[in-house]
Amino acid sequence: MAVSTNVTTFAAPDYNLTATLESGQAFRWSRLGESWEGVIDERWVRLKESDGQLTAETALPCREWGWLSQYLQLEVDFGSILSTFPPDRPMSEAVDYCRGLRLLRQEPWECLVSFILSSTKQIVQIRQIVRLLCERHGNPIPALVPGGLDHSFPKPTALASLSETELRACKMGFRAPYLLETAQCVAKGELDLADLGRQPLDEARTALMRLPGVGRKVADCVLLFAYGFPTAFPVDVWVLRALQRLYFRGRRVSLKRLQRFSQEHFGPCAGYAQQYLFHYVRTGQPSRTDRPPIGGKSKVANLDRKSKE
DNA sequence: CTCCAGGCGCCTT
DNA sequence: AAGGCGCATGGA
Repeated sequence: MAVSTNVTTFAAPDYNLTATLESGQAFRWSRLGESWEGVIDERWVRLKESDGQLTAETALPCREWGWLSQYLQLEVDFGSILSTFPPDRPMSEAVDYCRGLRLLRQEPWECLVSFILSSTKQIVQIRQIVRLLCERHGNPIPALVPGGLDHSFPKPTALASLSETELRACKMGFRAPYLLETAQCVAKGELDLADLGRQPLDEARTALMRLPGVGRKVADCVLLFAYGFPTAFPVDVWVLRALQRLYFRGRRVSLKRLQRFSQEHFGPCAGYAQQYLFHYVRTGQPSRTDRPPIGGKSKVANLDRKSKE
């Protein structure tokens, strides 16, 4: 029989926990010294990496740790993913910079909300909004912190029952009506998030993009970070600049063409490759001044507008 | 002060 | 189809 414990250790070779938790795919992790603290579903957990091992400590005892192994995707064969990356200079530099960066497998609702809130926000701001949302509208859960409590991510029904004013009080600005309508849609069962993972990528993406505040980019983040569709390829401003600079001689390229290029060039784990490039160009090149490659504007036409069906 | 941030929706041509 | 702009909020 399994025994309940508060601590366990996993063998995790080729796992770069810091790069993974700092790479902008999840927004509830905080570094304290050598440790990372966060909440997965209803469990508070502290993680630490050392010598190819991950140590986890929870606030409440656990009989089994599959929930954590699943979240961290510890069973994934990292080498087989690396072997699919194209052997070009940009990809090699990105892998050298953050080798062991992994994709998490997040809870779909939390992931969807987080990325609805992400538009035109810096990561530090997204984290702040999500923190407020959880503190004010999530359930209190035991945590190994001063005060002893943290909060779970608020369920669809909890957010659907709020007013737009209450959401705006969490600093999310014009995203509040998007989130409210999406929460009401999910709470009423008009969209079954659990079912999306059983659908083909294109159908799941179309379903997500019917939600207000969810365009191609946000949909692909959810498809990649929550459902694990390996070819979902979110193109944000960072990835746009990186692809244009590294693969198109700094020339502007339409979003549609970039998406076709991403599938052809990066292959069956294109989403993984995207995360390496994103983390590399966003944090790994201090010389970059965050400017578009050539001549002023970096915006590209939105070629993926929703069809009314 | 201005500019812009892991975009989206809606409006013009 | 393709491009432009406003939308809150806060930090540089």
